[in-house]
Amino acid sequence: MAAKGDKGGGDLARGMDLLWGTADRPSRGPKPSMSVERITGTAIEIADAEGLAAVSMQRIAAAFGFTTMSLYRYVPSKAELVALMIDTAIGDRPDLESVPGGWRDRLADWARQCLRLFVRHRWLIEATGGHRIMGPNELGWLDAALAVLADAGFPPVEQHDAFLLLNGHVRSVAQNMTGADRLRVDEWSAALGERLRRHGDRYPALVAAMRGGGYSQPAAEPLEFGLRCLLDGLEKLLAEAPGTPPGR
Amino acid sequence: MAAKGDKGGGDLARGMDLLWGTADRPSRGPKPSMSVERITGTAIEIADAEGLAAVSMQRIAAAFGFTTMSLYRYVPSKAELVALMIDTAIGDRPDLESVPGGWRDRLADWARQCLRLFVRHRWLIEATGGHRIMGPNELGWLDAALAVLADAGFPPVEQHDAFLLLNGHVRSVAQNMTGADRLRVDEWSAALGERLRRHGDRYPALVAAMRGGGYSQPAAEPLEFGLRCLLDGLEKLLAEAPGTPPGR
DNA sequence: CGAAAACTGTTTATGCCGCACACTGTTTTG
DNA sequence: CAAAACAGTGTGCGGCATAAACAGTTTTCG
Repeated sequence: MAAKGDKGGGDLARGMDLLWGTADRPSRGPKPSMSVERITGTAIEIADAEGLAAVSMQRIAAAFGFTTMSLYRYVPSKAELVALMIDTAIGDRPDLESVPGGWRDRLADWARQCLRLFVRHRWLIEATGGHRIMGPNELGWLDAALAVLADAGFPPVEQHDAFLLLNGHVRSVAQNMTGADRLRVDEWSAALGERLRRHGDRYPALVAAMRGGGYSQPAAEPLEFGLRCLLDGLEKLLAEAPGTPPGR
Repeated sequence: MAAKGDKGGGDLARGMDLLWGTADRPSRGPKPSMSVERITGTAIEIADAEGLAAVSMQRIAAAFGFTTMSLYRYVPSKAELVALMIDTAIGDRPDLESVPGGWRDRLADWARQCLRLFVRHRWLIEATGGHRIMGPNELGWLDAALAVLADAGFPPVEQHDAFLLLNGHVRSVAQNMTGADRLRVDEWSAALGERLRRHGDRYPALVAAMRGGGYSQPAAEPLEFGLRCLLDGLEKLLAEAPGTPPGR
């Protein structure tokens, strides 16, 4: 009943079963040559190497030596496959309990590990745009961060807001980093400089910042800078809160 | 020489000319029935109403009663058209000088206006993912924020970092907001609750936060919350800086 | 034991998409 | 008045996700 019982959900439920591993394997027909895991893994490899746009059903099937349509015996649609790719690439939740220091250090560690993920799988930012239904691993990362925030003494609503803030910052940094090497940095700043030379009077602050060296290096440590600001802000919020003592 | 002289840039240069209005209109042939502006405007209308995915060359041309290929007389590629859509939708830079208060209020105003933009044109977040070559209006918004930051006393490198931080937060909030109505909120939390009921033991902090009401409302004021944290952090940074006096 | 059911992988086809290319017809310039 | 430059069209290519019908294989049940 768990696997097939509630058919009302339709494709939503089927995809969920894949994500959560709730599937009873059939016993009737021939043995499958592939598997959801292997398909997902191959898709991730393609995306890592050539970007998300290179991941097509044909491309994946060709890597196995099968036809395009054979994949649909394992995965209901490409959207579901991408969801599987996401949750697989995200992997197990980070272990923050063993991080030395206070809640700031743990959150910083969460952010750094998250960023590493986005760098290893550059397509993740693109794939996780928008409000999706989260997979088990994604929920794990959320839970890990919420646990730290709760422990620090933030009330539930602020836990939510703070997570969104932290996650947003990491995503933002990742987006800039990964975008920066798809378009060469020097090419980018060359194009910018060219236009500024012609229209510099329209952008005085930008010109001044460039002259001051603000854009010579590709943003020193954007993650750490924002992290510091952000954690400082959260700490101040905590200090000004009425009467919630630090959790433990 | 300005318009066509440097042909080395290829498609990059041609698209730039469109963005910056550097184009000498031809005089030889028949009068064009459409214009880049009208095409861009129609494309934006479609995107506003039906999302970025609904914007296809066929769809746009059909809105004019012309064939698909006719559009390529005005725009070199769809990518360029999207770039035009972006810069047109962004529009003129915000006027922050008339905002009463200090640099915090001005930056907050920048963020709110930026968010309004992302809400009005939901496709903007999707379209502006990645590190692109910025158009004139986009540069204008950047310049406006940098001016405030410079005036507040931040050195160039930190202006850059702070802008990235602020922009990232707005984008993050926008992404969550706009994603939230494409997938109905109640449907989303229903799916989440269903899984938590089954696997709640794996996500103790999430369950606790939900019980505490952290997810009953769809994140009270995510922009303002993060804005406050972020500005507090920046202010602290400024206060701890060695010897830079506040600009004005 | 044999038929039916369940399952795997293939073939074929549909309707999108961006876009290259060759074509016709129009307007201006020399 | 011819040549050049341009506007819009029609055709076609390669790629995409995926629906539907199909053949072959393995298990289950009467």
